Amino acid sequence: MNNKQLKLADLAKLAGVSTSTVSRALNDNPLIKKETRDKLKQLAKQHNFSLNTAASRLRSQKTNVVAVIINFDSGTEQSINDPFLLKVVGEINLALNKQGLELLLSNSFMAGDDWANYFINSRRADGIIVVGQGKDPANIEAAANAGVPLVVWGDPKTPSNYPIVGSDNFVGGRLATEHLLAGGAKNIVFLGDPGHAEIGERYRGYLAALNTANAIANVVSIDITSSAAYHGINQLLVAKGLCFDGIMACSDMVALGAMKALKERYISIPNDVALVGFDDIAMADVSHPSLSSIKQNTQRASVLLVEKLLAQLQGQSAKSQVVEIELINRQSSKR
Amino acid sequence: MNNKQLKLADLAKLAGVSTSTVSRALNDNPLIKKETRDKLKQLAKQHNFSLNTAASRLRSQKTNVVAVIINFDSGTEQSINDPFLLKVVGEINLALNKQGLELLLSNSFMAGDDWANYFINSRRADGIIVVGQGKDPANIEAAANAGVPLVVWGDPKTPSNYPIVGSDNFVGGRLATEHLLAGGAKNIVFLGDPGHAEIGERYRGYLAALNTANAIANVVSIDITSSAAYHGINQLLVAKGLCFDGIMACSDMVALGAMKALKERYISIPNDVALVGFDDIAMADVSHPSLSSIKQNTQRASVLLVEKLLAQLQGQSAKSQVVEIELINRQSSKR
DNA sequence: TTGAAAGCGCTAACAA
DNA sequence: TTGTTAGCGCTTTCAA
Repeated sequence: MNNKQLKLADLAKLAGVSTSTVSRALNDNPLIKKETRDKLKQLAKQHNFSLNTAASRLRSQKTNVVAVIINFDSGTEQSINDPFLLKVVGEINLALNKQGLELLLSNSFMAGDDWANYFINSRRADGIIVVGQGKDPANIEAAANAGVPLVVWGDPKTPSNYPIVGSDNFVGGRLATEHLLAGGAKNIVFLGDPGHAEIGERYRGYLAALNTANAIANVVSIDITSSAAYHGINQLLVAKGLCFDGIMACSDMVALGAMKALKERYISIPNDVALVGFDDIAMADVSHPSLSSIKQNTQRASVLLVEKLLAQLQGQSAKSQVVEIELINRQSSKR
Repeated sequence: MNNKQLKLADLAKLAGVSTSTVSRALNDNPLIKKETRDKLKQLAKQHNFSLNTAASRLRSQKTNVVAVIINFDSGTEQSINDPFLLKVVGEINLALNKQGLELLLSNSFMAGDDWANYFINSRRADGIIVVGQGKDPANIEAAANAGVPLVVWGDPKTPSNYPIVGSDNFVGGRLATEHLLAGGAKNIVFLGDPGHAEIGERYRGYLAALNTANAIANVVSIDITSSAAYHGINQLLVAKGLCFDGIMACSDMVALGAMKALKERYISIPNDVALVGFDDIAMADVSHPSLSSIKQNTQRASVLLVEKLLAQLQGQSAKSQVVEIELINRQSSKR
């Protein structure tokens, strides 16, 4: 590294042109002759020069940064450690990078309640991607109402004044349940908290499938963690014995917790109890028996989230959108 | 949102004080009387005012941003989807937030080769935390040599001109292997690639333990993924039959892949083959049998990483440091 | 196709 | 304890 950090003006002097020319060249402005542009870019590289982003952000009123907020429910352990949420963050990172945008990672705790202020007024970011609706959409709504460019990963069917991208959770819940029914299950437990937006839709899909088959619903409402699932199923077994032959779990982590409880009691999967999860995380394939699951297309969703955010940044409006969903049939539900 | 975005000068006018007073008050400068400070802060809140970070960064030459780079090996699938790396990122996020720092997430792909330039010269961040040494430390070294404030999660024993924080991988490998030996295992396979810095240390710990016990080493070198482990163990079984009675896996994901291969062939865990993983990810507890593992203290490590980075930012130097490690004994290795 | 110059909003040195 | 003021490094309008 040189003794002194170069600035735009220095580079301009070196090249014998004006600062505006260098600025334009480095920003690929077609006003500048291609030849000049290339020459200046090369000079910049040679001298290890980089534009000062603070200065350009100040001047251009644009950051090219997107804040990503992991909006987990406080009081629950589902959080920064949830493999699925993290996978989504990873995919969003890729999608943003492809558009030349950077990712400022945040949890709702850091940003406080006033996202609009914290991220946007302060020019930390141009827009926000919220991962997870949480139980209480008040913060999101407030930000959207304040005019913040904002998109959400969640259940697209939720009425909202901001675009939500996510899976068709209703269909997912229905598919999983129909699959269990087709395998011969008669008493299918729904394992998860229907009060949560996305899970609520999955639950309604479950109910719809049961209804068609004249089967009876049975909910074990738990937090979205594997240990809650483990304890939930254990308690159910202790209280009522093996009163079910199928489980539709609201997530794979939950399904795996349930699986553990079953295996410990030598309840055979899928023979005694068939099991379907949701998310298709890496572990679904590795577990034994491997876990059937509803696969969400997080990659496609991430691209859409970024597209819709960009649309808003350009003053266009964007609508909620559903992405495809798919049943991955593995051992835990084969008959 | 108001029709016009307030700036510091507007707020100063509203309050009837100078801009410097407001600036100092909002930055909690003790020069300003506490009473005035509180009054101005409240006024700011009332008017939904936030300092323009671009402007303050430009002026103060400081971003309060730390770039976190996930430095996975290209060509390998271990990456943004690895639960352990992501857990580390999550912990780092928390540790940074506690110091009022923000986290710019990046993968090595986005930043390109010239980190110093991309993050530091461009004033995107004040410093860098690299998660994972990767197989080739050249990039990191170059950045460190260029004077970039930099810390790395990795193997602290690696000779380096930058501080590395991580577990005592040697002891971890030794502990795991000794535990398997104590359980009666005679032929323990090391499952992982010793060419990777951290894993290499684990391997040497494994060798040390074997050596003391006069046992023979047997390495199955694979990528750090569960599917590679699954195939690796399958191949070994096909080629040589059940020629081992213990596996020391270089990560939990790898251990779980191996476990799946064993279960599919009805090889009993831990009776026929005992198994210890590394990392203690959430799945270790959920799997069946539950997976014994070496737990790394990622929380402590994250705090240290941030501390050492801050030290460098303040012109002090910082040394590599080892964090404690612990064997979590579960079913996969009980006798 | 390029240059001159103003100014983005803040902080901190200096003055009071 | 507070105010005045210069200037951080860039982009962009206007002029040539």
